[in-house]
Amino acid sequence: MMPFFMQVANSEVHITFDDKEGRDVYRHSTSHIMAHAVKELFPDAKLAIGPAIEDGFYYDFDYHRHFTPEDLIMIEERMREIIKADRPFVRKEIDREEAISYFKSREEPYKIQLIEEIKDKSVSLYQEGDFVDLCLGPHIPSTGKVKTFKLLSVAGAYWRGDERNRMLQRIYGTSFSKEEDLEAYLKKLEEIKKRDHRNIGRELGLFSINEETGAGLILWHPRGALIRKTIEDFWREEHYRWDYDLVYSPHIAKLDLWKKSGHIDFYRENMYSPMEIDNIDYELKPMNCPFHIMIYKSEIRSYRNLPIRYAELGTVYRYERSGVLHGLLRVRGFTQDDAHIFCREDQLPDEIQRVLDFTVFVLKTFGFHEYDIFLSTRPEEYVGTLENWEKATSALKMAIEKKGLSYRNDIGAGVFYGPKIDIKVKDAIGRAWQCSTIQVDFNLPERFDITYRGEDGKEHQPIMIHRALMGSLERFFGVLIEHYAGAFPLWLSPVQVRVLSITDSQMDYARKIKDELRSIGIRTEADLRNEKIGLKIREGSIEKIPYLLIIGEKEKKGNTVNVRKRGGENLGEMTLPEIIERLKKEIEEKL
RNA sequence: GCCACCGUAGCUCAGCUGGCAGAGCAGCUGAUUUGUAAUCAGCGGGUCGUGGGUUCGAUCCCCUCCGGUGGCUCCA
Repeated sequence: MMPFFMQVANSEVHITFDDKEGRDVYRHSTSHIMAHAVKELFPDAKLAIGPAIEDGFYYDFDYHRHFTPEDLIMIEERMREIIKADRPFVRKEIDREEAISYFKSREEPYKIQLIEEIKDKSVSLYQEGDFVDLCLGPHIPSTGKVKTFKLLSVAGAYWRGDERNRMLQRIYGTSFSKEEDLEAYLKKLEEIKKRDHRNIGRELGLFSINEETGAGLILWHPRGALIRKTIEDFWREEHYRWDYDLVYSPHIAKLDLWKKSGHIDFYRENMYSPMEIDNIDYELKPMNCPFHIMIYKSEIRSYRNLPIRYAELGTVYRYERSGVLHGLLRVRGFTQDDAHIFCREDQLPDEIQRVLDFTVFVLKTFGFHEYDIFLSTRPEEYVGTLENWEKATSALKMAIEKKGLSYRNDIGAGVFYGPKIDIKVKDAIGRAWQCSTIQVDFNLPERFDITYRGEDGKEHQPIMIHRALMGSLERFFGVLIEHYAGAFPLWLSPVQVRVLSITDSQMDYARKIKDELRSIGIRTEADLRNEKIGLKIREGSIEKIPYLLIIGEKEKKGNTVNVRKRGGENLGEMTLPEIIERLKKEIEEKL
């Protein structure tokens, strides 16, 4: 086929791979090269779109059969040829109609659809060799500039991201300006695999999901349960300290309650079918809020009582489509570390500030020091007055700014009932996970007609804040596992200390050490098996136990223990009081 | 839910075009009494995810369902 354009682009803007714009251009160009290769190998494949993404790029194709891993290898080979040819990327502005007829001749229906939605008179095309694509650009000067790339996977994706549309095939890949950067990236993917909470969870005996029990339902094994208990204890203590009242509520409630709350109208697709009890329909709860509201409504409230803060580790059940379930991170039954704050309008800014302070305190305790914060503003469909939205949004904004945190606006992403702050924590290898959320609610106080008696003797409506610090215990636990790669800090470790005997003759002494540590609440086990010390250390290390206390004849005689920390650091001989002091301090400081 | 791939022992995985199901680790038994990441030997263990179909014969081919993985959409 003849080249469509013959001219070289006018000017070049200097960009490098080091800044995001440069990287995106580079990878976007790589995606063009991939599409070119695909069209050469599979001329009937129809082009959709192919942008740069966070760590690479993709391109969507419509093709009558699916692409196989072998196809990807062939595509990579062809791409290398295109790169080697080092052909320039050429930009050309052409008339919209002309572009449509061009893509008609090329039989590219998706491109035509895209152009039809562009209102401008002309559109830009980019050409490289005989491959022409509708594209805003910019691009790298020529194909040869791509130094290294790799195609990673192929997956289904709906045209325009709408599930009513046809499903296309998306090929994912990435490219870098240096070979070693690609290798580092692939290494990071390996690291992510190694940290996968589903594997670590099984290896360390933390939790399981059983096909016979049901998808998305978590079984907490003893060690996982111990970690959960530690988290819960911490959570309850801190909530007490931060002036919350702890409450409990049932797992089911009458369907009518959910009608009144609006969940049946707005949340039905996430709720399970009702169950009938004495001719009345009941629903498994997807949220805790209506219960807390009923507690609020159980007596007359005065402005003097506010704010009222009800907190509950509330277990909820939500229907999630089968394809989205994922280990602990996306499940069908989970426990939210939920709270609802009822306050006066004038208290709103302070309350939000307090919640944010509390959130950051809790996240820091679990080793999360960096966050991506999003302020979600009013969506198109909403309840409440514009004035209230304005007040609530600025209260949220003020709280973040006062705390000196940076954030991004997520315009129109608020819930219909109010604006919110979402916090994503960054884990040890820089990945962001959505956990905390702080939401203002104008809807439920209205629907349930909750009030307080004001200073003026009149009835007023309180404002309600929903908040979760960890989000859900399941997801948070999953994130923690990946964050620590299973090597939990001492205070969270299910087994904090293991005493290892070298031979049978230290059995009694080893037992005594274990019992003494246990008696002061340090989670301790003893490995008294008739095995070599090397094996016991190996197993203790694999189980990621923070402290191994090794006991042989020398220690027994000297009334000491030999301390080996997780990771292999040898602290040598210590007396029992010495090691206890060290352990206590480390647990206390939650390091 | 949708697209693709996958499901063999507790775990990780072999099993060529259909012909009696394998390894390593783990487990159990015995020997060994051991000094900072694997002592040696022996033994047991699978309706090959489920149900159906094709076939003389199915772990292998076809269909259904269940479960998982990577994405899409959605989300704590």
